[in-house]
Amino acid sequence: MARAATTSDAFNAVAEPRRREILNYLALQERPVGEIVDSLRLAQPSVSKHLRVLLEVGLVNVRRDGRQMFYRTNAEAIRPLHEWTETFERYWRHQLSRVKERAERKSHTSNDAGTDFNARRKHDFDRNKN
Amino acid sequence: MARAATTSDAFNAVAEPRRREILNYLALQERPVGEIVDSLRLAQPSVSKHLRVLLEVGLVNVRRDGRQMFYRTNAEAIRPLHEWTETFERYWRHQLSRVKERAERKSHTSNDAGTDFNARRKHDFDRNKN
DNA sequence: TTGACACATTCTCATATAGGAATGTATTCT
DNA sequence: AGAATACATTCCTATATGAGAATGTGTCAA
Repeated sequence: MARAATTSDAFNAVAEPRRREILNYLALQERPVGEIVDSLRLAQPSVSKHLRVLLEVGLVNVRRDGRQMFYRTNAEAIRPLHEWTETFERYWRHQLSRVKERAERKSHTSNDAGTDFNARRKHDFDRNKN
Repeated sequence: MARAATTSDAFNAVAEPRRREILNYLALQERPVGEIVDSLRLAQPSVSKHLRVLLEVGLVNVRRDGRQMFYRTNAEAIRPLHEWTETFERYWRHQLSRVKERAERKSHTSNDAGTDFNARRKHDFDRNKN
């Protein structure tokens, strides 16, 4: 199987940086496509395609007025993402204090090489990311 | 250009449903790969590959103990997502009341067909999603 | 040293982009 | 009607999956 469609849900739709920019831009007030193109400096077909994706997953609404299409962010559709991330809030609050503790211990004790696997992996990634 | 790599940032990494499940599972406590495989009913290579992606973007940490690799969610890396979605919280609070108002007006006035573009688009999507 | 165990990586393949260019379509204006 | 305007869609292509199968690698036990 390949990667899930960008239109499969809000998580996939929002993975694209430009779509997030568009959502930010359309949160305050509705805007015609042309203004999005000008403000975000994107090609018109590109914007139309991104809007199509956002529309399919319900992240934006449209309204036609003459030749213009006014799009607007439907914040409600972002709630699921917010709620999913929210379940981790209590964890990073806990981890924060733990990280601080570890940092203090490190500055007082000798290094304990062998247990810290992350540093090594992190390095390998950077090596592959030329 | 193709879609951005899943390893490009937390947004892309989290777009995959199984990876979200894994993060949920590893939030409470660290677990060896084998337990993830058993609990989430996924193939072992699949889990290893997902963990690799999560590790690259810093969403999990690893620790080796003998032959086992203990993974754990690094909640801190989810914060950016939380903060991005958070900026929309005030909007859905406002929209909530507005939607209610509209619903009430609709039940009192005659239908204003022509302005509601969303319904039509929504229908077209469903037609294409067979 | 050999075998078993726990994971990680590689290979193949079907599929889905995202951008750029070109073209299609709906609406308004003259 | 014909032209212009504002968007949407299609075509093309390079690229990146995610799943399944097979294989590689590091560690411990006998």
